[in-house]
Amino acid sequence: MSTAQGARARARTEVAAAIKDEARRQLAAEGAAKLSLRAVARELGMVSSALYRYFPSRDELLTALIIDAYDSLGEAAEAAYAKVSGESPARQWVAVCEAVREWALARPHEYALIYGSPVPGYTAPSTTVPAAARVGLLLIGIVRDAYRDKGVAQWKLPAELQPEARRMAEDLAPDLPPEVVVVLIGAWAQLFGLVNFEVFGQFNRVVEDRGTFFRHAAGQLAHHVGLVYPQSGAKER
Amino acid sequence: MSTAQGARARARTEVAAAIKDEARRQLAAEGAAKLSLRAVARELGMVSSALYRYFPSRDELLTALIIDAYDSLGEAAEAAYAKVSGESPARQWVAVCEAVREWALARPHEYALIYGSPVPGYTAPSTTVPAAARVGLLLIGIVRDAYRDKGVAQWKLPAELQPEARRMAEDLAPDLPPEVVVVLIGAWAQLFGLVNFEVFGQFNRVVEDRGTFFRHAAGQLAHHVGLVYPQSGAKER
DNA sequence: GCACAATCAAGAGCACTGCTCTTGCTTTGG
DNA sequence: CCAAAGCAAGAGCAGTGCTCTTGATTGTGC
Repeated sequence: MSTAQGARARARTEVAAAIKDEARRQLAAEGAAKLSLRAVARELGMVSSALYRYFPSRDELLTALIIDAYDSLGEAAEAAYAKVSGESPARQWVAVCEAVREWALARPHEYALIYGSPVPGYTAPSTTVPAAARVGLLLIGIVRDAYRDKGVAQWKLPAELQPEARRMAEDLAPDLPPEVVVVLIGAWAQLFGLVNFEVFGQFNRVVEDRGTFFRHAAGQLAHHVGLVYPQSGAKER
Repeated sequence: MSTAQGARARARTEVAAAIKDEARRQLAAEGAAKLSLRAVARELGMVSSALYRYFPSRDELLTALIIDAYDSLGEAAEAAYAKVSGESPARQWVAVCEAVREWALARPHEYALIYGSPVPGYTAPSTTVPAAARVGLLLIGIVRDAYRDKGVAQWKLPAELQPEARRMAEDLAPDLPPEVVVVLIGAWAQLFGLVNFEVFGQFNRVVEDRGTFFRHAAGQLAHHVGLVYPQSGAKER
């Protein structure tokens, strides 16, 4: 049968998917630290040693979950972008930021897996790099379109930063001026600073209406990278 | 003897300190996840059960380390502030930011303990709150002084954010205008976004000269909260 | 000064973890 | 059709957090 081997392979990927699903369930329920291979196997009605045929170690399972999480976040961000692709760049930017925030708030433990502190002992394998870049590339794309369209506001860079800025621009977006790329990378990191503080509870007893606060902060970031933000307003005094 | 009970108490705090020191050593070496009570006890030449007389659980030990880490970071930030207290507010701001960054880079695992994802299963006990606030209060103080001195630039707030802004200002800094407090809190979170990305490796293969990049980004944050940053330059185009 | 009470270290033990190795059974491909 | 590969299961090892019990040491009120 031509499906013979296919059946094996299919069964294999199905079991692997079931393992990941159950692991994700436990991750959402108890956090990465309490994710137990034995508990996953138990819940799936198999013995723990059988599970090692699908994932060679606990860390490899976690790595698979990390990649999936990056992809899921990337998809959420891209879906949000698709919905507002006709609007102004600043609105696109804010929409993507809000999508990241909402994704993170809905799955704090999965978010912690990718943007919290790196888990157990491991160092992120290079497999995760492409998936991890998706949100960043999306933000770059928004600014690139705006820049191609009618340009963006730019900051002057101090001389000491210019070589590094040129390096970054060459690697990430050769069609954008270094001045823009620098603030873009900064805004990228700062966006996740905002999300981190909210997800990890640092805003408890500090910010109450976190939704509008975040929308405003994301708008400020858009303005900072040079996108014209409606009602952002100039500084006074 | 008057030192009799004192001797007991002193011995107790000494042993507790030794436990924390050894735990910190293992934390720095292997990370929070691999910190083991038994290994700490082993290294200290005692049996694991004896350790439970000093810390009722592993999580309590970690909590103690968290508080110490917050305090250590707070001290580092305040020391950096003290060294530049005569200079401009923007320079003070940047100095404190850089102190935070350097502290974090020197002790990534301790940093992860407080600003990474919350560890194992716990929720941060309220004991940590005062220690956690030190860096934030320091930053607020810098802006407050600048404001009292000659005022700071302010953003206009959208109407929807104004109630929340007033709330935050009332709680955190009644003597500052809500417009300033809002951007201040945002900048606070964004600062740790920058540090997080660097410490946790998100800048690998993206930013090379991270020191000057960070200094510039911190300067931009200072400018954003309204402090006049030397050579920050206005936007073009 | 002494007995009582509190404090402490130590050991044994429980339930759990990640992981390995060996034993058999089923499926697959030549 | 038969050897080879894939797979589940079980036993077992070393390690973990934590509890309970047993003795010894220490500090304090009578």
